[in-house]
Amino acid sequence: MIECKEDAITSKTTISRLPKYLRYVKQMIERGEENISSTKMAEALCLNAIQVRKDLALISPVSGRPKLGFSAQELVVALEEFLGCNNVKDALLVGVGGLGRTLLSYEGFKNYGLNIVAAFDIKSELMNKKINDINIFPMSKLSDIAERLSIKMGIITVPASTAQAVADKMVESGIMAIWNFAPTHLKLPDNIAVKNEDLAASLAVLSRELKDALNRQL
Amino acid sequence: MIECKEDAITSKTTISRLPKYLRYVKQMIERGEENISSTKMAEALCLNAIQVRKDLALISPVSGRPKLGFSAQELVVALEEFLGCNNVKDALLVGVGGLGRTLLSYEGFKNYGLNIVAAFDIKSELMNKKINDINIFPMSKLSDIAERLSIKMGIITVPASTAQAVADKMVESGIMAIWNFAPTHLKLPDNIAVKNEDLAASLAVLSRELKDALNRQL
DNA sequence: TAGATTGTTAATCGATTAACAATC
DNA sequence: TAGATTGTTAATCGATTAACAATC
Repeated sequence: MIECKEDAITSKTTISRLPKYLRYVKQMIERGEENISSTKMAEALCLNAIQVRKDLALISPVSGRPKLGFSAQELVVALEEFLGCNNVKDALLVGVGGLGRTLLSYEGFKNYGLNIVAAFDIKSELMNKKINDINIFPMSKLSDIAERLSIKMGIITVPASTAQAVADKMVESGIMAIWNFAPTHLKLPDNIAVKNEDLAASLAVLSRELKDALNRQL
Repeated sequence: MIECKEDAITSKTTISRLPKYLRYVKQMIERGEENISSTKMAEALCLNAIQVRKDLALISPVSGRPKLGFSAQELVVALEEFLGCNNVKDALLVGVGGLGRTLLSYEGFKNYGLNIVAAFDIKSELMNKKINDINIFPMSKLSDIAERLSIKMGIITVPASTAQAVADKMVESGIMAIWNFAPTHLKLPDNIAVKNEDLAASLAVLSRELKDALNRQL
């Protein structure tokens, strides 16, 4: 077990870059590289090299070696440790529509320690079915299952109109972190962690950049 | 046509908040409200009221009235105008898997002016099929269709391994903005706008907050 | 009038970037 | 040695927040 500055507060911006580093380092390992230069990694990911080194220094006690860079293997271990990739986090998902199914079927989350153990919906025709080996239950079972399995993370993929009610039910059932894909702001107690996946926000930024790019062409 | 400071550079952080404002204002209109106070909107969205007023000042020439707030109707018009909601942007999508289907079926993008006009995939069994009335074509038709319809935006929902090749093909075909859902960094010319939807990054941030929240409980 | 609200100017805060010495 | 690279300290930059006057 590597001891790193895990308890220090690391900014969200730093944390959100870590999966990119992890992907890059794994790719380089596949190509047979044994060392990773922060300079090259930064260039490949369109980031600043100093920023990369600062991020790595924050999450890992391993230092890079001048001229060589960082040990790829040590970096993978440090990144996975910090991101909790090997520390399985059970989650439940509510809303088995198109997006819910996609997330249930997506295998990539396993790499980051996320394990969806149960799904919930109101549609009776979905009951007793499975998606990607995950059972679908009626909403009435949510509290029971969440409490029994001590599930701390909930994923919301219901329409905006019911998202708040679902979130409230999750919190009542002991959920402490909510990943919200519904296009609505959730009002929750301060001690609950919430991450909103706001596609409209992304689209707004991209549309504006497109507009700027087209204007520059003129 | 309202003349606002559209040509001024507005920061990404500001732009990404605008859809939240728009949703809130629309909600209030549904409830019969005619005026929107920045103070109340900020509180409802867990934002700072000064920030809200600054954002609104940037995108709209309409000023709020002391004691009353902003005209809800005028705000909707200004937000939709700035976000280009009524200015239809045609897009194509590549990768008709689970996520691709979900996006093709999602009606919410219409509110923001996004119109997916064609989908592409390599699987021959998908050809000549439609999803949500959108035709699926083979990859070989991409350039032709993109150029003929002057499509400027592309959505990538293929696996990481093929995303770069798809992106390159899009750029060759005149696409200027790419919304990338594949978990990989794309290397593209500077003049191309790219927005990466990085779920691993979101999950990393949420997992860390959950960890902190659980530690605080001890 | 009193009180809620706006909008501007200044201060703070945090993240990014630059400069540069240290190292292999 | 020369050159690439790291890591630290300082400077810059941009976004957020505070203070407060203006307004209805």
